[in-house]
Amino acid sequence: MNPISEKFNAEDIEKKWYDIWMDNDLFHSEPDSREPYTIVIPPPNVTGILHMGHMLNNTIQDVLIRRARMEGKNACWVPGTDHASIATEAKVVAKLKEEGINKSDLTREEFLSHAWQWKEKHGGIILEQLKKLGASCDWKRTRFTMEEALYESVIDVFVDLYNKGLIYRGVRMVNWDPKALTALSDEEVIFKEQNSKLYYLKYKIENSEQFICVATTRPETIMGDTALCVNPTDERYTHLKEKRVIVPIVGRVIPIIFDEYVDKEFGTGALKITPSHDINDYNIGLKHKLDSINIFNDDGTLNQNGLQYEGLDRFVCRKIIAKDLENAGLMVKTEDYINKVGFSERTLVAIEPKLSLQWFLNMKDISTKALDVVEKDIIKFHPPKFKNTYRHWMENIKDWCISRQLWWGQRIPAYYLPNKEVVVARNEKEALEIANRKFPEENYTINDLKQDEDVLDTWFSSWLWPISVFDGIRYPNNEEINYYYPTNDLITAPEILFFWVARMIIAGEIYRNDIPFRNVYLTGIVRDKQGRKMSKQLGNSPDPIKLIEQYGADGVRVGMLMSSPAGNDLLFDEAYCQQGRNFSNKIWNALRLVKGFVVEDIPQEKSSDIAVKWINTKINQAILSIDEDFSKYRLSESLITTYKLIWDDFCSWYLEIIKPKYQQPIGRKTYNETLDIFEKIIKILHPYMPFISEEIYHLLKERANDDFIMISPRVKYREMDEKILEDFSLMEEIVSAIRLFRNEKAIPLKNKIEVLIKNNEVFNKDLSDIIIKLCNAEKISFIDTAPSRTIPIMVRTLEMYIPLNIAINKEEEIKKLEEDLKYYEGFLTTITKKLSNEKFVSSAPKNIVDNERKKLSDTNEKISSIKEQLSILK
RNA sequence: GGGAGCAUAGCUCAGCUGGUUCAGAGCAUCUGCCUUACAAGCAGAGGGUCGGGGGUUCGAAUCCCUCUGCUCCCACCA
Repeated sequence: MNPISEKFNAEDIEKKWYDIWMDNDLFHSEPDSREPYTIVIPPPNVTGILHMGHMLNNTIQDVLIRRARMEGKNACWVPGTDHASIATEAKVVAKLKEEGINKSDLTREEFLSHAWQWKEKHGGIILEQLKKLGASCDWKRTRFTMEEALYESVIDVFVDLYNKGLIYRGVRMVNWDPKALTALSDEEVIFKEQNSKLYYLKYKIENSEQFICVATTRPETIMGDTALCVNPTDERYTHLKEKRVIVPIVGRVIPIIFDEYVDKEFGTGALKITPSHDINDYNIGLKHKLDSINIFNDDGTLNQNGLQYEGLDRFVCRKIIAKDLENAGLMVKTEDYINKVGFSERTLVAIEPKLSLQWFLNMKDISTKALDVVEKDIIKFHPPKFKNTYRHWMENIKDWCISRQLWWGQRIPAYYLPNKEVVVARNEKEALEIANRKFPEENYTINDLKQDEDVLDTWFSSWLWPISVFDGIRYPNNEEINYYYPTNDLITAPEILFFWVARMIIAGEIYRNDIPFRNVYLTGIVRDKQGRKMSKQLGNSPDPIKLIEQYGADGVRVGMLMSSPAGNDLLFDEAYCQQGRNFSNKIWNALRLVKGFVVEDIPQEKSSDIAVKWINTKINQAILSIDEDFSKYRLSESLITTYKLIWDDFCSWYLEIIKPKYQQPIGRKTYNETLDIFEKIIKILHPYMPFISEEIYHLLKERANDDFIMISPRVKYREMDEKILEDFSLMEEIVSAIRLFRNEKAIPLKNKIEVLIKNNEVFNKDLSDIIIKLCNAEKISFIDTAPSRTIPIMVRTLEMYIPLNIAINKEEEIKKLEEDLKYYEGFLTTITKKLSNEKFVSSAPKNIVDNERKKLSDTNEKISSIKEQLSILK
């Protein structure tokens, strides 16, 4: 009776072991004397649900952390979530809307209480999903970027940077949604191609009867014009230096300025400048010190600067003003024109660029070292190509706009006094103290302070994550931060290299004077089979939880890893998961075979003995290759090595050799060795497939319930001496001989045949079992001289012969040999040619030439052997 | 417009500073097998002028130039 169940039930086993691991506190880490190995999770959006990108990313992190744990390091994977102000606020607003509540009807406090309720309800989902994947995060350390301690850290940092003079207020063009009456981030703006018109307007030159013609898509903004701009190299306009023009309809006189920005080819080569309503115009305005006239109200209607058009909607105004210009004879023509216009993702109205006061962080002064550590490979990028991207960005770094016109987030700790002065402090109390110190005569009270309405960009809390999860901002010298920081590996997507990775490096320099992590592993984007990015809109993303139910967590993990070399996009196909599941099944069946053996105290067969030595060497070699792969973060390749070790070497060769004949017992020594070998390979497997490996670990040797593979020491590579290698190559010879034997198509495998082996000191009767089993031979006869009328199989020292009388297809055999002969003769000419080339012999290194000479003699030998075989056959 | 990268078997990719571990792996395909762990399996096979062209070299998938096709990031289109 086989004690192992016929089917591998992934779901039950996964749940069982995850619970037991948790109950035994195996994921938890505390500082101790061991070397730490730390990963901080890229915190997913608190209201998000698991998608394929998370699956890939977290599988990789779990593999790394589990491997480190087995290496005996103090492995700590800190999980947590990000408050994601824009995304979460949008979700809360939408949910309130469903209930008939408008955000604008609520106070800030009321809204935040709704947001927190939402967070409590949906916040944990994604972390629960990670558990299903097998993620061995230290859940006791779960952090949230809006929790009190992290909130305070953010505020501390803001105050600190402000006091250092790095944070300032400045004017910036924001994406204004005239319907929602809020600013939007760039991510919330959808650019769409729009059929619009290009209007050619005539501006009269002051004190002249001449006009200059300007092309614009927005004639309604002429009320905001403060200059007309042409390219200084544009010969059509050089005579207009120092001249001024009259804005049509408005009648205001504005200067003509010259700037390289203007494209001579576009329109008429003349551009009207409206600094209040276009970012480029704004920049030109700054450069040339132009006035700025705002002509819009917040809702997109024209204000008093819109003159007679005041109160009209911007698009209504455009039509009317176009007509008026035409009537006044100031419109030369209109052309159809396709341009890109930004729309609000939420309200679908066209975005209005609007100037507003925002908070900025000066990045130039604090980023030099952050570039340096990457350039010098103190922080390594995998794959390294992202260094270029990083360098380019760092060298052109711009100040960071850190304020957002939202409520869900860390509120900017800036307080405005009645006299318009601003005070930045950690809280109202401190702000008041500062205010009264600065203006002692005023005697301000709390009520005189008006806190800034805006919150900070979500990245302004994320950039502190590797420090703040260990409370290293508030307590820079605490035991935890000193122990766990810098972390080891960061696994994230290249899209957020600048938003997040670069800024963490900068924050690390400022607040720890150290790098935040040593390696950055950049994963690819998970795409569907057609290469499209997976997205909710397309509905092309499979539900990861359903995949886990279908293929098992181990299967899905294998599926993700198999096809995701670092930095390459992964075209996701469920077939990968299926491959993973099949692999689970294969391993499970290997266990069933082994546990089904009848064990008796009989002497070990020589064939088993050599197989044990062989597989141990194979394992050792695999470890070497896997270690190498890990050092280069080539997880995918390391898994394939493991896969081949288990499926091919262990199952197809080793188990087939040691497997006793039907209903025969196995020797105790071989059995025990097999258990040890099995245990070794599942230890290698554990980081990739934690559940099945833990289950087998316990079933193999009836391990106690407090003995776990996940905290067992990893199998290490051992140097191999000559004796080991000798045994190994002997077995390798047998393997090649068997392969060659099986290649002989003429012999149907079903027919039992006799195999002849030439006796020598190595190949004796002890090894005949292997050949009998794996060649499905009837019997083996040892002979002293090579017989005629046989098909020889020669592998170095092993000479094996298949009697010709059972070779059914003689013609095919001859044909094959003749093809071989042709190939080798061709090969021979190539080598001969090469060796007779004097330049080759004189300039190529000696070992290469020697090798060619060796090839020459080997090939000659091969050819004569084939010829001999042919003559026998014929 | 600025920057980065890719092109090798039907698919996804390895192939380091040029030379037998140089044309490889996994999957897929095809051919035999229900062989007593596993048909989610076993055994075997086929398949590529390494995107096109040119150059350097005794020798190029590998280095250089060029063309073509694709991808990503940033900025922007009056």
